[in-house]
Amino acid sequence: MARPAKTPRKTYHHGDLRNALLTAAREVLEERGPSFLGLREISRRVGVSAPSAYHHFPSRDAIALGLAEQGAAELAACLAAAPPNPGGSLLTYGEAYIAFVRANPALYRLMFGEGFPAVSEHSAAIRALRTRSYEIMKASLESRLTAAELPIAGLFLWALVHGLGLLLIDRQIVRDDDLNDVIRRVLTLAGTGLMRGPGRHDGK
Amino acid sequence: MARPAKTPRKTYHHGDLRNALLTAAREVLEERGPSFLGLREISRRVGVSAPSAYHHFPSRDAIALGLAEQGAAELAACLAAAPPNPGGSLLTYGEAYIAFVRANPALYRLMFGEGFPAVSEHSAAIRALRTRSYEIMKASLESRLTAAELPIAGLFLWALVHGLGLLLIDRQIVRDDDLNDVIRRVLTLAGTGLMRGPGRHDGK
DNA sequence: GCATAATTCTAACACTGTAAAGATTGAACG
DNA sequence: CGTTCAATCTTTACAGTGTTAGAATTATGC
Repeated sequence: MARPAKTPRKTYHHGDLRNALLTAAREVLEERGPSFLGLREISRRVGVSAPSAYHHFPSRDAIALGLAEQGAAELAACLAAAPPNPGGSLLTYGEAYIAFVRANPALYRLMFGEGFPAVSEHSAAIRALRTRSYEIMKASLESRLTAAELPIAGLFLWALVHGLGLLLIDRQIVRDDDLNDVIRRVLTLAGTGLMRGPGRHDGK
Repeated sequence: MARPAKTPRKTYHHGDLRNALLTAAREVLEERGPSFLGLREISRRVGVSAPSAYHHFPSRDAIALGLAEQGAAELAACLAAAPPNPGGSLLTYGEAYIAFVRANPALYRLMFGEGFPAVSEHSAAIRALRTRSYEIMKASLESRLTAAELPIAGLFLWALVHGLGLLLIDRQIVRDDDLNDVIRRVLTLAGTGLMRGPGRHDGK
């Protein structure tokens, strides 16, 4: 039985079907998980037949790709809006990054190609979007590192928050303490490495 | 033994269909990617009808879960077999971890639930398997950290190699340098953090 | 008002995972 | 040895998917 849309529309033409499909897709993604993100399920929510989506997206994976773009933009916006804290910018940006991952777990995994070949195929476009977060975090380190050290340090920070966020949403981190405390301590530990700079560790 | 996939088999009973399905599934996974990991494609390779798999696995996702278990065991074995290098154990284990990820990209993503609900559903079992790698890496830090610092430091290392490995197989790290050099420098940078210990006076 | 283009629809195709029930076999027991 | 039994593999079938083709409907420009 097809569950009708919330409000059956009056006009034959929907008017803004593309965005309606995207928001419905996002609802499905967060509520029921990525395996339920089907074209028929999405269009059923909008109150529209499945093939009608093909006038706005070339395939189902393209909808997922649209969601991924949306997520990448939001993540970059979250980081850009993080309160500038010159003393502990690493902690600030790291916490903001991980907060986004925890708030949008399914979307974040979608951004990195989970289950949707198109996301990793057209990666040329989406890689650039994902990189924006890296750029922002890297820029936050400019004040205390040399230009030569910056790329590796930024990559270090990105890999850390990427892995930590994914381990968190996979419930792979189980501790009695508050998880926020764990995050803060891991980021602080990383900070002690960045403070010294990425030079070789001499056997001093 | 695994009967050759292409040659039609002599006996009506296969003999070792369960393992044959697993190895065929692994081939499909690495050759064509996770989206091609279908029950019919797997059984076609083995030379068997699709429903015959249901005598050895309760569902298609169960096959994927079997692959994930296999991968987790192999990763732990890789780490356990890493050459013990007391001076730079962090670099040794980190490189071994990332080498496994790069050698089995699709399998590694499968281990962390990509596209297969069952992997994240029965996570109680698979979480323990994934944790074994963390335990091994954590143990490698015992010599230079206190017991209190160990969990956070191990988590820090795990998150770092997890994120770094995933960024690598997502081709998200593009640099002119040799990638192995990038990995080594990131891990060295992490090492300078661990040398100091998490937040307090110098360890050692 | 009318032609035309842009939407949405229904019908249908090839494919998937899975269930049910029949065919084939190896093994246990007389 | 033959018979029986349980295990295994098979065909058949069903509901569901993404997608295509073409017909129906509506909005738009003259």
